[in-house]
This record gives sequence, structure tokens and C-alpha cells, in this order.
Amino acid sequence: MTQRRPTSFDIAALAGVSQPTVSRALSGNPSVSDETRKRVLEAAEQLHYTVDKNASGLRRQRAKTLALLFFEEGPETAVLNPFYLSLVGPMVRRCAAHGYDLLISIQQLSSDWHVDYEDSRKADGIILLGYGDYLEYRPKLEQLVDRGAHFVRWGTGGDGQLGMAVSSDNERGGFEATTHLLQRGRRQIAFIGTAGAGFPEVQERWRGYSRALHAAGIEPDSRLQVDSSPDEADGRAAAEKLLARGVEFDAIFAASDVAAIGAMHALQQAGRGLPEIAVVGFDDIPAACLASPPLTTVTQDAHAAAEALVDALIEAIETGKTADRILPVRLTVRGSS
Amino acid sequence: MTQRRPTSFDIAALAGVSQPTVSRALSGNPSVSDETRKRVLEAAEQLHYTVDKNASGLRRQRAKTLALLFFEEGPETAVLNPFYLSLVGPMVRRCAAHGYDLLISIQQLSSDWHVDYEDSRKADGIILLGYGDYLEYRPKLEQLVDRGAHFVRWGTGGDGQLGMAVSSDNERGGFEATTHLLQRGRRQIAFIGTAGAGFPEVQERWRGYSRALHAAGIEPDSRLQVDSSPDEADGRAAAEKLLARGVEFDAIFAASDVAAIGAMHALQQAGRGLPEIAVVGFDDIPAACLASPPLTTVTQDAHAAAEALVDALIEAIETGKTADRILPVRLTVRGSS
DNA sequence: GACGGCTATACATACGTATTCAAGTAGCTA
DNA sequence: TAGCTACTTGAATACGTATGTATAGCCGTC
Repeated sequence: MTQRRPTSFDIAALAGVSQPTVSRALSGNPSVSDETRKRVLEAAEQLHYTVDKNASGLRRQRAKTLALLFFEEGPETAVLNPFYLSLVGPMVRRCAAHGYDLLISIQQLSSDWHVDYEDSRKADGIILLGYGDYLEYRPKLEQLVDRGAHFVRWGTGGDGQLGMAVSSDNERGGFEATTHLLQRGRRQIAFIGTAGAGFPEVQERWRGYSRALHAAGIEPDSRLQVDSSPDEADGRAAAEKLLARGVEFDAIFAASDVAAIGAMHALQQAGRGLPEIAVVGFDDIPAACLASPPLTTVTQDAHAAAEALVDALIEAIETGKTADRILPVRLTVRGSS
Repeated sequence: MTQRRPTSFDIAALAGVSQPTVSRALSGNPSVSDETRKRVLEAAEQLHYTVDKNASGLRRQRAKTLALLFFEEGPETAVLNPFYLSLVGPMVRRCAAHGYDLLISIQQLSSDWHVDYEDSRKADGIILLGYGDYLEYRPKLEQLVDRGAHFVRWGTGGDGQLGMAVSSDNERGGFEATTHLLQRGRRQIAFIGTAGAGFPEVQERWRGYSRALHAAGIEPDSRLQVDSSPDEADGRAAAEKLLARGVEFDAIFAASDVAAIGAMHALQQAGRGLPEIAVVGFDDIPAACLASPPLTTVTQDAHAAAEALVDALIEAIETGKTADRILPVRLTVRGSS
């Protein structure tokens, strides 16, 4: 027997007040007397009343919901980036703490995602997660700005980029990882990752790597750099390429954990794993400590990242203030170095 | 310059019809003439009109949204189960294909999650993800049923359980994994996992394991079974316990990948990894193929699982039909066996 | 040619909330 | 006691859509 769910009128009747008073009491409006508020809350409790999201959103033109947008370049079957996935939990919790819901969506780059969410009032703001160069998406971001939409993206900010950005201190991470390897006595440190244009984060990591080498009086050797996307097979191929080149190297700094793990596999297969060649990754995905040896890596704090993204977006929505944020990183030393 | 977003009245004015006609034209109501529908669609396109979710949901008392509910037993910092996380992507896509949105939420077991979602009309149905025994939550599920809520859960169904269930064929998976090890010539196969009451899935996997042993004329040995939760450290501890018992064994079947990887680490540390002791896991989490050696495991098809959950729930919402679903599993042989 | 049946559209309304505005009450001063 | 303020509460309304009911036009039939 499913009875109709209670409305604010039912609460009002039970508490002996009017519907507007119920609304005010529940939303914390200070003009309601303590005594009345107490009666209303009791009535609401008793009837298991909860505010109707649709009605509330319609009335106040705000959904109290954020949309999390995963960019996707490959086919539909692609696995989502594990670091991004690890942000989901903390984001949901942070949203809940602010009284927001989180809506998840995956979008092909080619689609009309820019009209989807903000427009249909399902969400008050958008969190964009996707590797790559945001310049490519600039026209879409411009549309968002035109429509007065709020959004944050994960990635490097600065230099005329649109909207807010939250990112790790990639340069610092690259510097620390490389310095760590130098301190371990490594001298010929290879870099796996696509440091070219279009991958600003990897580029920053490379700059940190380069700075650390210079600080130790070493000139970066272009023969020790191999392009690789964050992908196990790609990392493996990159390491094989390095081995095939015949250039001596005693360590690898990979711009992503997944590539680092692939590289370790290739090294082990060639019989040149530890202690001959040390490996350091970047990201600290959950699988990093499951690898063997467990991967030394630059930890991006998923909690901090998730909270910064959510906080920045909600602040923009509610106060209009916008500011980029750069999060500290930390080297996590495990067995692979 | 952010102008007001267009409503169905704006479209109506532009197309020279009434607002109801716009609504009918856009929702595919057959009583609208083709000619009129065409004009309406053009006008909608021109103004970038999209239906207001809140108003629509309020009017039709349906949100066109599903809620994905992660159960959580530990502290707030706990990492979400990787298999569940890998369902998120496919679920989102499947929901989108049905015209639904997906809302994500994490709930402590103790909280009032049962009133949250369905009740506030944020979602038309709930997908429950969480290890453990649903009997424990029975009172909450009963409340959901009482209120006429729709929900599916991932886990074993049957025997008087409430609501719909979708699960892998756990018994079959256990059987295949064990048979595979037997075919590889292994005879003393240990089982890592809590097979007792309260963990019906693990229990089923154990039954498959047991059936395979019997089929080979082997009696399961209770000294070869160790409890373990799906956790790296726990799996490691379980393997150490096995080693300490001094009972001979030449293979391990672990009821979860994470425990299997932990066990492999313990074995390697003790110098008793491959080829001495083979390991097979269950789940096929993304990290399984990153382990070294890559883990042989029982693959639960995340795509199929996600689609089955979403399809079952939407069918229940829209047609009222409910039916449990059991998904086939498949052994993925990698290096660890 | 009147009437029934059919099609396509318009009119009116309801969904449940939040907020504006008005009104009522009590407390206080002159 | 009149008048003013501060504090609560209620009445009325709007948010944008979907749908039940009514209406207008049209065709065909006896």
C-alpha cells in the first residue's frame, strides 16, 4: 500500500502552521520562532518528510547539484582514468557536506556537452575532467562562459585559459621525483611521457625533471626521452624502445603510474629490473602499491584534489569568486627505487 | 550578458503554436501533425531550448534519474571498491542511452539512506552496491518496498531476499578457477576468503571451489582455508598464516583480486612464489593485469554487470516487471598460474 | 444537410516549493 | 493610551512543464 508522499502542506497541518512557515522553518530562516521551528521539525520527522527536489529547484532556479563530466577520446569501451575515478568518492562526500548532489556524465569530445547540463538546469555547475589541452576545447568553454555557466577543470591554469583550474604542482612533483633518484645515486635518468605541446601537465612534469637534472649539473639527454600516453602497453613499449636504443640508463621517471608499471614489466622481462634500473611514477593510483615492487611515485592527494574542485566550484556558484588552486604533491617512496 | 533561458512558451511563440503543443511535439506525442512538429523542432533548435528538468520532473512526478548508492562500512577515507568503481563508467553510458541521469551517493550503513533518494524524488530508482549480507539491511529494504520504491542490488538473490538482484555466477566462477588449477597439475589448493555466513558471494565461490575438488576426487581440507576480506593487507596476512601453518599447498584461489595480490606479495617475500605456488583471483579489477606476474582471475564483465543493473531497474520502473539476473563469468588466464 | 467520428490544437490546471508583501501581535516610549 | 518598532506568521503567487478536457475543423454517410 503505497500512500502519497507527504508535502509541506501535510507538515503544516500537523504542526498547526501555514505552508510558508514550514518552508522557512526547514530552510533555517531566522524569522521563525524557536518554538514553531521545533514543532515543524517534529512533524517533519514524524511523517518522514523530505523536500521535493524538483519543486524546490523549480522555484529557486537552482538545482543544488553539480555535474561531473568525464571527457573521453577513445571508444565507448575505454576504461576511465583511474586517478579520476579515485576522485569520485571524495567528491561525492564533499558535495554532500555542502548539501549538493553529484551527477555523473561521460561525453565524447565531439558532442554537444556544452549545452547539456548547465542548460537543462540539472546542475548549477560543472567539473571537467579530461587529459589534454584545453585550448582545443576553447570554443566550447567560451560558450559556457557566454551562458554564465560555472565550471572548474582539472589541469593547469594560467596564461589566458578560461574559467577556473585546479591542479597538482606538477613541476614540483617532477623535480622531487628526479631529485630522489639522483640522491639514490642514479645519473642517467630516462623520461617516459609525451612532453610536447597539447599535454601541459606532462610538460610541467618534464620541466621539473629538467630543473632537477640541471641542479645536479646534468644536461637532459633527448635520447633518454620517449613519448608515451598513460597506458600500460604504451609504457611497456616506451621502455622497450629505450632498451633498443642502446643508450645507457639507470632509472626511469614516468609521467604516469600506468606507464611506469608497463615500463617495469618490460624491464623485468628483459632481466633489467631492480636493482639495475629504478622506476618512479606519477599519480599514485590505487594499483601503484599493488605492483611489485610497489611503485615509488609522486602522490597527488585525491582527497585534496576532490575537495578543492568542489569547493572552488561551489564558491563560484554561491559568491561569484573565482580563483585557481595549485595543490602540493608529495613523494611516496616504495620499493621500485 | 546572460539572458534568461528560453521556455516552452518562447518556442510556442516562435513556432506560432501553443505551449502544450510544444510539449507534445517534443515528447513525441503522435497527435501532433508532422508539419507542426517540424516547426516546433526548428524553433527549439534555433533557441537552444532544452526541457527544464525540475519543472518536468515536478509535473510528471518522475525524475528520469537513477541513484547509485555505495555502501560504506569503514571510515570516510576508505577507498571505494575498485570493481564497483569500474561499473560507474558503463552505468553512466547505459543510463544515458535510456535517457536517464545517474546520481552518485555514498552512505554509511547506519544512516537513513533509505529515505534519502527515492523520497526526495531526486531519483526514480536506486542501485545498491555493497559487499555483505543484505539480511542485515532487511529492515531498510522493507521500508523501501513499503514506499513502493524501485531498487536493484548487486549480489546474490534468491531465498526470500527483497527486491531484485543482479550478480555474477559466483559458484561457476569458483568452479572454473579451481578446475583450471587442477588442470595445471595443482592438487593442494588453498582458499582465501571469508566463506562463512554474512558473505553469500564468497560462500558461493567456495561452493564452486569445493565442487571442483570433489569432481577431482579431492576432499576440501579446512586447514587450507583462511578468512580474508577483500583487502591487500588482509590477503597478505592470510597467505602468511597459511605458510605458518606448515600445511603443504601448491596453489591459492582467492575470493578477490585484491586479496590475491596481497597473497602473491607474501609468497614472493617468502621466496615461494611461482612456479612453486600458483595464484588465481576473482573480479578482474583493472590492477589485476598490472600485477606481476599478471593475475589469472575470474572476470566479471563490468559492462555486462552495469548494463544488467541499469536495465533491470529501468524495466522495473517503467513496466513494473522484476526479475533477478545472473551473469556468466569467464576465466582469464594470465601469468600467475 | 444533419450528425457522428476523427484529427489537431488550445485552454485550464496541477505538481510542491520559496518568496514577496501584507497583516497581526507584543513590547516599549512619550 | 496612542504610536512606533521588532518580531512572527499567513495569503497570494510564480517557477516551467505535462496532461485532461474542450473545441474547432473536416470528412463521410444516410
